[in-house]
Amino acid sequence: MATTLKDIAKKLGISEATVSLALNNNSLVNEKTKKRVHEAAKELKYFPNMIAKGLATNKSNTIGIIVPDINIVFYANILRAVDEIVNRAGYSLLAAMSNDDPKVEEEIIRTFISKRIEGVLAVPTNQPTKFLTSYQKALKEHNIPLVYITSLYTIDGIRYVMGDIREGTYMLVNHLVELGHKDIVFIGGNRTVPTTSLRREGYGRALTEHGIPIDEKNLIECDGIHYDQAVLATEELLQERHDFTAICAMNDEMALGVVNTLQKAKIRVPEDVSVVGYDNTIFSKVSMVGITSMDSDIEGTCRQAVDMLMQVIRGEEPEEPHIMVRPAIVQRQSSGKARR
Amino acid sequence: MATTLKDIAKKLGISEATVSLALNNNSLVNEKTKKRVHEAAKELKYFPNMIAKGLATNKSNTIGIIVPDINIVFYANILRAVDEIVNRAGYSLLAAMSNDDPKVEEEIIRTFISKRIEGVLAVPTNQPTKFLTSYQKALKEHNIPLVYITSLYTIDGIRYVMGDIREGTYMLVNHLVELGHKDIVFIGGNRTVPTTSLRREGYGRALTEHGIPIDEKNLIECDGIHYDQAVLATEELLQERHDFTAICAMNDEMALGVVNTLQKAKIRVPEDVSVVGYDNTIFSKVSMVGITSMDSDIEGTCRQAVDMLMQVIRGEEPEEPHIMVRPAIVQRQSSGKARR
DNA sequence: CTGTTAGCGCGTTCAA
DNA sequence: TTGAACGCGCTAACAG
Repeated sequence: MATTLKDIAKKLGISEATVSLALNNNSLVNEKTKKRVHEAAKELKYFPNMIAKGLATNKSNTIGIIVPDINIVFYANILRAVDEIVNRAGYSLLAAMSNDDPKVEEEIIRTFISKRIEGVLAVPTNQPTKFLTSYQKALKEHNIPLVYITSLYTIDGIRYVMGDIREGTYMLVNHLVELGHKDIVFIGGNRTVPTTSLRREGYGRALTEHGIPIDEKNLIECDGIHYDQAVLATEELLQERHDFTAICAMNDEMALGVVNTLQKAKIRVPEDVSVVGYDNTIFSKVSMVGITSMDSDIEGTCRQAVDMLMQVIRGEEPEEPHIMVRPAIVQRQSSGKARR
Repeated sequence: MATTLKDIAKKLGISEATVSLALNNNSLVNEKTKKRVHEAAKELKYFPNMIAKGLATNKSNTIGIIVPDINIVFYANILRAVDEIVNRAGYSLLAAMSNDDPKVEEEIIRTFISKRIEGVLAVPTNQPTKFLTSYQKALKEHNIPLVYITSLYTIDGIRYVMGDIREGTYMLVNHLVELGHKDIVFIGGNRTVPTTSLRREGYGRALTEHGIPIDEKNLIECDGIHYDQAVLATEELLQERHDFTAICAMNDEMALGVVNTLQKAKIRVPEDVSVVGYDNTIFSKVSMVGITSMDSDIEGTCRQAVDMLMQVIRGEEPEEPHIMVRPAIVQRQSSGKARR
């Protein structure tokens, strides 16, 4: 049996309550007994029982996070950052992955509620979904605050912190235009998903501002947002035409697929075609030519998301429930002057 | 306030105990009342309070896992597999990352114990460490079973399930030898760490069995086991000599670094030099030439580790506390006949 | 400053 | 088949 408050109270001949206060460094109890208590605790190898504490205080000291799939580098980055920040704030993190499966999501929410999670962070899937309502409803009924990371919902009362991918893509395309590029292909996912549509907006604005017309055939829509789909898209593109001088991929993994496919076709990067990615993940580094990318400041994003969540947990209403984090460009070798 | 057993008991005019039994589908309570209880529970949106339950049963229904860093693809793979398996077994998973920092590890263990985790899985760091004792001691004192994943300790009473990397490397080098290779370079990490030393053993055995002498200069030791270190090692290698026909890297990320560096130096893969990796992670796929690798059967490994842990939790002693999981080769384009 | 008491929500006796 | 009573380990309110 583990040693309890009672054990150490008995040993010292004082009451449980005093021991409890002493261990929590409450100023009500005098220094000498505090010291005795701490020593006894160490001696008896006392470990507070958080579940008992949780029952008594009705607080779990835990926050939950839902990510679609931890095997995706970008989500792993988020999880890592959140874990660190949450721990530093004295909370535990309960992580769960949904695999983009609504059934799993529901199960996760049930578990979260049963564990009396104090707040949840959610990184929504990359598919056009309606799960929004299911999350919201169950959590709201139980008064559990929710903050989205890296997504955008304009629905009322939804709090989020996201990287400003529209602005980031704008900056990236701007960078290309300034290098002399006019024929820039954008490779992304389903156009109805915010993560793609926002990037398209940024892409469009950069071109328009420079008086470059937007050509529909430069906007490629893939079935997914991973390496294989980018390879496929690039192969198809190369069969049709070679008149573009740059490719803007929606993330680094896809950019890597683009670079490899181009090089396989003896097209030099960046001499013949420039390529840019997004997120500054490991994929932008493990390429034969380093890939110019955007650092989304994941850490900053997560920090602000956790801060916002903590505010809501404390009962304060955050003054600004929608935060956009400005990214920064990371130049590598894959982007250079336009040919000719 | 969340609805409790009491609420639904009151509503139905029966006792809390009956409700509790009914919700747990205990056969003592008759079907009709069971049904009424379940309906009332749904109606009142009852969610069992796991912390109260935990206190009453003295069980947290949670197991903990420690990984060095979730940003490393291989560990993320493990975490994902374990999460799924543990959930299916009706447990929750509490994940923590140590960053290879003993202080953090200690903190994690404290939290685990305080949360009355029922068992822990640990994926040890890749450095020669002594943390073993600290883990062991604290957990043993609290009677919390521990199973290691993907590591090897020959110390008594330590349970583990690991991929048989010695055998896997043997198979891989064998594969190369059968393709006619004799001058095979091995690129790994610190030789005193089991994950490297075991691979070296497999490498050595494959050569010896074919009567090929082991050349010390073919055994390269890096400061780390990531992309950059592999690039560096390959660059240095190429400055010295070109007499090798194959490179066996200790993991896919390093293999990718090798392939890229070779190609940058206009050395063709596999025509001039064959390359193999290990773990069959995404890195073996996002290369210009797909990298031949070893599938460690992470899922199988994790399943067995969880099974073993569950056995110990139930109080049974696993008949075989040391399990080696046999890997399978995955051939891709990076390995071919030796030149000349 | 310290002790007493009463729950927190649930499972588990033991009676009825 | 059900109900009453108790305890898990801790905190909180109040009393001394």
